[in-house]
Amino acid sequence: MSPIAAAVNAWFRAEGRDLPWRRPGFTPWGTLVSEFMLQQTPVARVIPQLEAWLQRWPSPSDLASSPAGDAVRAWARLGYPRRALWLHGAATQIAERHDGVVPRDVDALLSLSGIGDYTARAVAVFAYGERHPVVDTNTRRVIARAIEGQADAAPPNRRDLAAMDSLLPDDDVDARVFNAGMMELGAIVCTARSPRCEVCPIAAQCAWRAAGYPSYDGPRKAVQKKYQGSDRQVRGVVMAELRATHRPVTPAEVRALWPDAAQLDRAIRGLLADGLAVESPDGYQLP
DNA sequence: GATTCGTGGGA
DNA sequence: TTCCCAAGAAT
Repeated sequence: MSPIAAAVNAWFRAEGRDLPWRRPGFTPWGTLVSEFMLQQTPVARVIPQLEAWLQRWPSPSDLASSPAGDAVRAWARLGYPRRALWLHGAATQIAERHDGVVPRDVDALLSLSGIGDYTARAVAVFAYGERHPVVDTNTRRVIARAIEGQADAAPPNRRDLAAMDSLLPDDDVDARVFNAGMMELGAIVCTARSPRCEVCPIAAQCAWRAAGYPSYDGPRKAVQKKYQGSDRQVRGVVMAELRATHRPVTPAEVRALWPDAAQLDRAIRGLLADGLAVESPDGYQLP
C-alpha cells in the first residue's frame, strides 16, 4: 500500500465519523437509499430522512409496493425530487429483475434508474466489499490537491476513475477503507473553502502544499444560476404544494402560487414530463 | 458535452 | 447580504 493510502486509512479508522451507513449490519438497501439521498444533499440533512425512510420501507419490495407519489412525498425537502422517483423506479426494477435483492454487480447497478458511475460503485464497495474506485466530489478534490498540486479539481472527467484506481490498495478491505477515507478526508478536512491542512494526515505528502498553495488555474466549472426567481424555484413551490395537499390541486390554486403565469406553465409542463405530477380531472397531484 | 434539476447552511 | 457548494444523474 502506498504511503498516502496507508496514512488515509489509519486516519479514517481513528477519526472517521460514526454515520448510520457505517454501522455494522446496515443493509445493502440502506446503503442504496443513503447514496441516493446523498447525491447533492449534505449528510446532516440526510440522516433523519434516511432513518424514517428505512423504517417505512425496510426493503426494495416494500417501496416498490407503494405508489411513486408516496416516495416523492416522503422525500420532503431533500431537494431534486426526481431522485425519489428514480429511487422508486430502482426499487421496482430490483423487485422485478433481481428477486428483491440489491445487485452487487456494477453493471447491474448501472442499469437501475437514478444510478450512475458514483452510486453504482459506492453500493458495490460499501454494501458488498467489492474492489472498485469510488469517485465523488471529495475524492476528486483530494486527488487534485494531494497528487496533482492543484487548488481544486477540474470538472468531472472519465479519467477521474483511472486516477482513483491507480491509488487503490490491492486488498479488498483496504480498498474499501481507502474509498471511504478519501471521501471523509474531502468532507471534513480537505474541504472546498477552508481546508484544515494542520490536521490533515497526508499534509506531508501533499503536492499542493509543497507547491505553496497555488491558486486554481484550470477550466472553470459552470456557475450555478441564481435560485431566486428561477424556474427551479417555481418547480419547488409547485412541488411543495403537491406534497402538502392530499387531493388534486386545482388550476386556480396553482395560479395563486406564483405571479408569472408563463413561468408557472413551464414548471407544470416540466413536472408532468418528468412524472413528478400527473393530471386528474380536478387538477394536478403526485403520481 | 453543456444544461438542468431543490434546498439549506456556512463563510 | 450574497455567494458557494453539497457522497450526481439524465438528457
